[in-house]
Amino acid sequence: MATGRNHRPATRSRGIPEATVARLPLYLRALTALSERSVPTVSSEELASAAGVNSAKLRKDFSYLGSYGTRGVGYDVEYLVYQISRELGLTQDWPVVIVGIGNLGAALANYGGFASRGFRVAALIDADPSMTGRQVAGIAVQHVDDLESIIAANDVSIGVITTPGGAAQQVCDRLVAAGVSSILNFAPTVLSVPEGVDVRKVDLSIELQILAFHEQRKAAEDLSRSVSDGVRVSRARRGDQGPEGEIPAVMPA
Amino acid sequence: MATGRNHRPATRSRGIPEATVARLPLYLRALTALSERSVPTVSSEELASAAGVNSAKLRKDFSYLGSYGTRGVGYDVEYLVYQISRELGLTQDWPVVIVGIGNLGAALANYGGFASRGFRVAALIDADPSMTGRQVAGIAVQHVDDLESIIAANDVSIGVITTPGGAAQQVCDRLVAAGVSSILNFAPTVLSVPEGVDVRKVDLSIELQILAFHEQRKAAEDLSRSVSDGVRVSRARRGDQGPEGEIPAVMPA
DNA sequence: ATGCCTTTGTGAACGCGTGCACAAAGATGG
DNA sequence: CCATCTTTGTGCACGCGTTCACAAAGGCAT
Ligand SMILES: NC(=O)c1ccc[n+]([C@@H]2O[C@H](COP(=O)([O-])OP(=O)(O)OC[C@H]3O[C@@H](n4cnc5c(N)ncnc54)[C@H](O)[C@@H]3O)[C@@H](O)[C@H]2O)c1
Ligand SMILES: NC(=O)c1ccc[n+]([C@@H]2O[C@H](COP(=O)([O-])OP(=O)(O)OC[C@H]3O[C@@H](n4cnc5c(N)ncnc54)[C@H](O)[C@@H]3O)[C@@H](O)[C@H]2O)c1
Repeated sequence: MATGRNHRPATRSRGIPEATVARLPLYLRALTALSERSVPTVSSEELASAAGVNSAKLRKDFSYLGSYGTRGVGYDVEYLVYQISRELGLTQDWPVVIVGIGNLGAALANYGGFASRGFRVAALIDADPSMTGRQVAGIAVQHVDDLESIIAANDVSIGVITTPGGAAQQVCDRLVAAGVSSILNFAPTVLSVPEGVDVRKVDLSIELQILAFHEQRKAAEDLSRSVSDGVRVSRARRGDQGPEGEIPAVMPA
Repeated sequence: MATGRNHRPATRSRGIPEATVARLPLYLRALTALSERSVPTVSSEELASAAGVNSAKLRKDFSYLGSYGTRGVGYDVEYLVYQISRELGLTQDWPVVIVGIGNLGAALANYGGFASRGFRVAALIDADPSMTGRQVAGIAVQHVDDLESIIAANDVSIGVITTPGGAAQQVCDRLVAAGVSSILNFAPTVLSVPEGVDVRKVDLSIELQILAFHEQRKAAEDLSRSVSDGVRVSRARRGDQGPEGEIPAVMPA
């Protein structure tokens, strides 16, 4: 690593590609596992395999952070854990609020892995008065009326929205007005936010639909292959009405 | 192109870019909302705005499905809903199993939006004997010992994994062996699956870390700006311990 | 020291996704 | 039937991300 003679800290923050940022947590997880097994160093090949990526990609990703490897040896696990943590901003504490403590919100609040990486559930917020004061995961739920003061008091900059879709934009607006600038949205809603606010969405329904698309395609392939092979496939493709599944594609009047 | 009399429906299934597939559910959601309001047609501009994308991108996306718009008018809402649904494979029923009925698994089972798009929770599976037989969301939890027969009996091809990370690979292997070929994984584990099996992962922890990265970057910017402006920023940046070593992200000379 | 062997770091080529900009299609009104 | 106006569908250029392939770096044994 750090041959010292490494003039510039190399490619600095501003230059890290988004795709790389998205993979850093993956590397970090794999490295943490190695660290717990007291493995001192790891090669790009091994680590890449553990993280489920291509080793060239991993090396390039790391090259954006600096020159932290040793040729012929690999990467120092502890050092890399530290560097990635720092790059991701995990060396500091991030208070998080969850808004909408229903099924999902409660599950998230109870989620242990949450706190493990510097994220701390600072408050739980819900609009239902009967929820107010109730303990969820050892934290008292507070009413949404106090949202602004809760955000301010806890210096929160990351908010998680798990309200129904209809309330999401409104909650989002209040969070942003109160100073939150990063939002993780579980509601099936396209949030609009001012410049400078980051939104990431997690959408179960979309994920399933993407899987369904590929599943359908695989099934269609199996089907056509089985026709020529005379083989029976287990999962019959009903649904696609029409015997040969091709597209009618008839524009309606 | 698309002179109507085009024999083949143009760019067929095989040709739909992955990025487009990932956006189709978004369009579908926006279109469904329009449909419920009985809006007959919609322009690419309006729909794009509702879906939160660029209108050129939307038009290009739709062009992969065929030529379904009318110049000077826009797209027929109902027709497009149907076409996209069919393309995504939502005109058929997709039985889904959830494995690991803890906090998250139970929340998913209770999730209404699940069934709304052709996905049906066919079974809930858990390893804890004390869960077996318990009703969750009106469905009896079954024991993981019976996983194979449950998959077969319900002709399931999509599985959702919400077990702890340690059990995920093992559960995955059994699902795949039993015939599941699409998996939605919520456990913080890199699953390895044979060719032909699709895995999508949802990882809360990764999403938060990505947000933290950008949050940190924004904070650093604010900080350096406030230094020159003499302005105080609300959220103090502690955490980056040590006045020394750190790269101040100010892009040193 | 020297040479060998392993593994990094990166230049270069390529492919995918995005967005611009516009010609053509079609509706609509006269 | 023609002119005008709207909006689609897409050719094109560009930038990002991925992957290959290899020279250089460094450890290690002799
Ligand atoms: N449960 C899931 O597995 C799941 C999966 C994917 C997406 N989602 C989405 O996540 C969201 C929550 O799902 P859920 O199953 O937990 O729903 P839920 O109805 O159980 O919980 C919603 C909670 O939000 C609260 N709420 C409503 N309006 C509010 C407001 N204006 N301010 C603050 N709180 C408010 C309600 O009191 C309720 O406690 C929904 O948008 C749903 O579509 C849920
Ligand atoms: N709860 C969250 O908000 C959340 C968020 C992100 C990720 N996750 C991940 O989702 C997973 C589940 O989280 P959770 O909070 O629901 O955990 P949990 O402990 O509440 O539930 C896990 C369930 O899986 C069952 N299980 C264990 N081994 C099994 C096996 N081999 N086969 C079948 N079932 C088995 C357990 O009996 C338990 O009911 C974890 O991997 C967690 O890291 C959870």
